[in-house]
Amino acid sequence: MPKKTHRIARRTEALSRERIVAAAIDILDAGGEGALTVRALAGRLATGSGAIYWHVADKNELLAAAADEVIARVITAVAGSKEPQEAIRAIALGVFDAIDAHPWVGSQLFREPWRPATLEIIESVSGQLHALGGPRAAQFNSVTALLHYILGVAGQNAANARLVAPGTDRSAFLGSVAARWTALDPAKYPFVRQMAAQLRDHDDREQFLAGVDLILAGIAAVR
Amino acid sequence: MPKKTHRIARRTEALSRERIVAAAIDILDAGGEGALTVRALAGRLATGSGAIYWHVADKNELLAAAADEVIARVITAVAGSKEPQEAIRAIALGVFDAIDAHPWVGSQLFREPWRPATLEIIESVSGQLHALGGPRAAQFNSVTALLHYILGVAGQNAANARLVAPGTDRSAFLGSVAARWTALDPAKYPFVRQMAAQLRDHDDREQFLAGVDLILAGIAAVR
DNA sequence: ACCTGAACACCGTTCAAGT
DNA sequence: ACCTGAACACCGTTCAAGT
Repeated sequence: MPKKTHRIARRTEALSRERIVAAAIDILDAGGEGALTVRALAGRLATGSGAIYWHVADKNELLAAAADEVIARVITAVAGSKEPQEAIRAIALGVFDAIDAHPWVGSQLFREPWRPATLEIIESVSGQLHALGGPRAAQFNSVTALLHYILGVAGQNAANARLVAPGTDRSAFLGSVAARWTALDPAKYPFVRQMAAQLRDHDDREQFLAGVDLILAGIAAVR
Repeated sequence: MPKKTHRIARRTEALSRERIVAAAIDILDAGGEGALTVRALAGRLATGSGAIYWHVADKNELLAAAADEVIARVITAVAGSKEPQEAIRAIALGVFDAIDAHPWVGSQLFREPWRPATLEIIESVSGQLHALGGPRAAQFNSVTALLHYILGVAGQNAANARLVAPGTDRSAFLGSVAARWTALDPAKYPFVRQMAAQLRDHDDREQFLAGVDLILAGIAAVR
């Protein structure tokens, strides 16, 4: 039986960084950040916990690599030749949708600004802003403003996803937050109370794009 | 000795939610999020770990209460009668500075959008936007855009604070990130590379305000 | 070179028992 | 009513031992 080891290697494929990251993404998507434990990962890969550490430095690096992977897919997907403003909207929306689908990416984006995930976003946005023209200092301001806005929405979405019970739908969640807002002391929170209805009825994607457009309008105004 | 229990009660003051939250803020400020463990907190308060849970539901609630406290102080501090635009800048800068001083607040702000911390910010900003006038739908867009931008910067600052070794200063950190950016592949990241110098030399507060102004310009433009 | 899995040093939280 | 602290059920990470 000279092919025996060969067969075994085929059945339980050799561990690799790629397989580990892919399994991590699956676990994160299925159960959120809390579900990704080294033991769960090792179990799904049918190996020992220690084996993970041969391919990956620690859990932090694993989380970062998983987020990099998801964002890289987005950026390549939206790459295309459009008008700068439209391209920026597409990039922003791509990131938004990716975080909507994988909320754990939202919390990851904040760590280590030199990671590919953030870098890809900065690079593609600033490429478009460059095409738009204007002085270099203004461009730096514009990229960081857009990036921070996107990150802010990303983080908020990730946090919301952590809060809503897996079964409940988005509008039920918004409805309950709106109800809380309505129940606030009118003397202390008059404006928040007034906004409750809009909170309840708004569409997240539209709202996100409205913010992008607001910033783009600002960029156009100061240019 | 009828006053004995009295004396003891005076020396080791009775536990209370306020004392616990105050001690938590101290620990968080001194050692960051990682330093706040229930055991550390109990130790500092000279009590058992279980005692904490008599006054506070769990660690999450404790973190949230600590953040609420810090933000509430900011909002009351910047309250004053100024021009709306200037007031918004003051509120934003107040939040920015608070998170600069207490980075752990940055990560907390994302959780639970009905918590006082976020509510205070929304209320005060939207009060000023109301004074600025314009249609109600546009005002909702404006508040959320500003809030998400502020949250984005907050989260990024908190993440950076977690990364820099407690001793290193800000400019050394920026220098090292800028060096990484410069070392990137020019074919893959031409624009990021170009921005490295600006990243190195920028001032965080100015940069933050430039973003606020960009959004305010956008708000003025679409009104 | 790569993998195993027990062991280590932690966590947050609970709860019988005390005062 | 409030506090104690041991105990429980977890973590991430390490490392001697195997192949």
